[in-house]
Amino acid sequence: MSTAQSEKRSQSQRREATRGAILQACKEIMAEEDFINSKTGTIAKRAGVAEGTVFLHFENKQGLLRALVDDFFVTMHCNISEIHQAHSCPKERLKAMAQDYIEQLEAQWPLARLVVSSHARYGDELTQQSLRCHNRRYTQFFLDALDEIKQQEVDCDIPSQVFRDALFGGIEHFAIANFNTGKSHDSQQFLDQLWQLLFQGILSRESSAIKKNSIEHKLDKIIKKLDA
Amino acid sequence: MSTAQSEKRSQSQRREATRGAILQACKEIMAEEDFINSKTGTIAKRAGVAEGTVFLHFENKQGLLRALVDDFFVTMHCNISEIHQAHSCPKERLKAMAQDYIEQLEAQWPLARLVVSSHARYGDELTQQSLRCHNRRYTQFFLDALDEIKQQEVDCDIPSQVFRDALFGGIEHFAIANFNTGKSHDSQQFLDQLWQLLFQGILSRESSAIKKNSIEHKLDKIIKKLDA
Amino acid sequence: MSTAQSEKRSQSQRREATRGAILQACKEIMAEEDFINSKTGTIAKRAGVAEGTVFLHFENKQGLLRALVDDFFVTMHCNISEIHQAHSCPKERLKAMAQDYIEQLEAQWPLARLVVSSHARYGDELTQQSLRCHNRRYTQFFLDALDEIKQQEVDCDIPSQVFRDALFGGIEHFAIANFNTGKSHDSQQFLDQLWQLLFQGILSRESSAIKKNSIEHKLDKIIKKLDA
Amino acid sequence: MSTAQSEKRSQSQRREATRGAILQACKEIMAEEDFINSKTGTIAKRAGVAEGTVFLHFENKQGLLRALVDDFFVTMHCNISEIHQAHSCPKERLKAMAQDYIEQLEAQWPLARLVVSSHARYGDELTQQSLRCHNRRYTQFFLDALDEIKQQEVDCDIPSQVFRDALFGGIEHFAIANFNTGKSHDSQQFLDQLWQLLFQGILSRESSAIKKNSIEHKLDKIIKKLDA
DNA sequence: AATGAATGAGCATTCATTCAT
DNA sequence: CATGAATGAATGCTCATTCAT
Repeated sequence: MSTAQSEKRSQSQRREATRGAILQACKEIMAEEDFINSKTGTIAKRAGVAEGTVFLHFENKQGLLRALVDDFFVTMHCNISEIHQAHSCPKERLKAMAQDYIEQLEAQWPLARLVVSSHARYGDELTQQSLRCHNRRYTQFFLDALDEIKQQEVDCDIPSQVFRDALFGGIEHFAIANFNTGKSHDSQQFLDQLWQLLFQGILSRESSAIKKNSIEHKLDKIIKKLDA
Repeated sequence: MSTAQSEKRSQSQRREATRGAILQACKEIMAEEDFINSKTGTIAKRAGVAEGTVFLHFENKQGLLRALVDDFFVTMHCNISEIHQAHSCPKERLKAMAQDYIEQLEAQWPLARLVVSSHARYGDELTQQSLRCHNRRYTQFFLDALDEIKQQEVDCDIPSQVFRDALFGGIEHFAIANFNTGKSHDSQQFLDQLWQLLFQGILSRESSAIKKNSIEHKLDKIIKKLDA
Repeated sequence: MSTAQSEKRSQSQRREATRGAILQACKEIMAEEDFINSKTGTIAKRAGVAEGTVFLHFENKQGLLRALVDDFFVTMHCNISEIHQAHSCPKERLKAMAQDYIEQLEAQWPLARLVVSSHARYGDELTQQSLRCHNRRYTQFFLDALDEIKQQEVDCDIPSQVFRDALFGGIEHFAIANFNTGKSHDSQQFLDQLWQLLFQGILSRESSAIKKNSIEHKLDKIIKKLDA
Repeated sequence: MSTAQSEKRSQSQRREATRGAILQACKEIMAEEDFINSKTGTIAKRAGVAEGTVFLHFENKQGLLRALVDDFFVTMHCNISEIHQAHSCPKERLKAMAQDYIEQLEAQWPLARLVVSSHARYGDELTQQSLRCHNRRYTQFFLDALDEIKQQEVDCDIPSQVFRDALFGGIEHFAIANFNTGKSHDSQQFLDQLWQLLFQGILSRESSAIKKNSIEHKLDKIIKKLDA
């Protein structure tokens, strides 16, 4: 390998390292302050680079935000694609995707918060658009799974959108209430309970099953008597 | 009425009118820009007053935000109290409260958006605190109704918090997706469907369909036997 | 007395009372904040009048300051005139005037501070001019007394201005160091010591008197011996 | 010298130059207006930099004031330390220090005015504290010299504080009266006269004149007798 | 005469962005 | 590529002053 090439590589590696340091610093700062309240100066200092360097790697502050969001969705899409391929059963797949969603939300909350409150107008039109686009692509995996489920099941007259709102809304409401503060919480348990709620309703299936069983029991009695 | 008194009244009326104009202007501006991106100068201009006047009526920009939030919750609490007294059946009450919530959200969306994204750090500590307090009081009405429902029903093992997250989260997710843009939507229908989802579960149809089939099968049997 | 007249009097009395209340409030506020840092709003509130009323009695904030300074000098001039007439001995008169000066400074310090730091440009040109004029008139009494003293005494080649600087400067330096804070101090004692310093110098007269006496004593001895 | 180093040096040199330009501009502006009445915008314009640059070099307007005061005292302390070491005789030392004080006051009057009117509440608590601290350190040199003098002389019953008040007060009173305006004056002469006043008292001439007369009278007697 | 709501010019300070080195 | 000093438009807020009532 020629020196020129190795230099090039090491230079582009260094460049990438700097870029990464800035992104990382930005995430850290955002865990403490909001994106709007975070200053490019603070981010640069935390990243150990000069203030001007930030603008060498990102067009402007919004570009930094966009890169952050893109990075976030790279992980998200990567995960969800894997899950998509791993599960043929749509119901299991849906659960696994939801599970990954809540886990990623927790793991990257400072950043994820931005995505969750996408309606708050942090970014310029370009950033918002990019965010919406990512969101739609990501959500589509869920809607697809739902449609598959509905095709298998009969008589499900609840639109996928409503389910989606309840699922994502529920998870995000939980996230906001618990991840912001250091409050102790059990995300896994929450998801299981939310699942039960969304799939069986607030009134546990058992009770209506019991009632139905007793009806069947009586019917069986009648049949027997009629047989007799 | 003496002149002094009438003067006092008319002056305080004018004062109140100015205050109202500023609040109204702020709401309008916020429908176009975010709170953070709205400038006191713009608000004043829209309200038709001098910039200094804003600070005559509100301690600072945050105070304006706080007043806006307080105003919002005055309506919300007023409504929910009425509903609370009008419905003895907790299930009906809960539905009515949810209905009012989604209606108010739509009617005052620019302002409501602030409340919904309470986790975004718009405000100073004081504002956030006030918001959290209002939120808790408001949500309590829902949790109370839920608890009453759960006492009446048997075997409900889903915690109220989970239901609350799914209910508020679902509604807010719907609101964010639809109220922000001028997209056409039917909030009433959405709520009915969400209700069905939360109370019966997405798959309720299926399991009861299966059961129905077996019951119908048995009834058919009986009819046949009676025919015989 | 006609009703119209009594009304007029009572009205002008009320007017004067309001004016006085504002001046008094201003003095009080200035004891806490500086003149520049005192706000017309605060002064009005303390005086128990509306903010606009201040400008009914004084052309502007500077006018208020000027009135305050004028009031201060009315007292000062009044006192010094009395003292001037009461003492025919210029030395006693000077001491009495200095005594009154330090007493008034202490009694009205918040206000007097303004006069003392007349070089700080608090006021507009008009106010400064008025202040300088008052100061000159007041100081003149001291210079006159000094000149009288110097005419009586022989061989005093220190200009009155220098004495004036040391006297006023000394007193004011003491005032600044002690009246600003609540530090305990004895103004009377200070003045006596300053007097001694200014009239006899730092090296007490006694000691040089003793030395001179010893010289005279030796001279006397020589005379005796010569006589013998 | 490597390029990096020379760059660093030249950059930090430029930085220092900018800082100096701002300080200089501030001094100049203060010669025309008071500190309070001087605007950061005006200072920046005079310094030939952008307004924001001022805040790059100083925390805020108060910080600029503090830097100015610190700079002033650096010179003052430097001078007084030299003088302290140069004179073993406390009386000569005291005179030299006073001489330097009045010279510096005149040379840097616009700035010195701030220090002299330290009781006027220009600055925030931090600035005032720093000023008081500098003042105390500076004055201590004078008090020390005074104490030495008093140990050498007998019967000096005037407290050092009183002398200090008269000395500094006198000088400052003179400065205020003469340096503010372009009035012609002779600081050296003033100081000599003040010295005479403080060390011998205004009436020294008189009492010693009387004594001198009696001594002369006696000497005349002796001469006559010797003649006889 | 008194009120107090309204004014608006003015100010210190911030911070994303640029550019000479 | 990287630096960091410099920029300057933009903003929230102040407060002496005015004026309709």
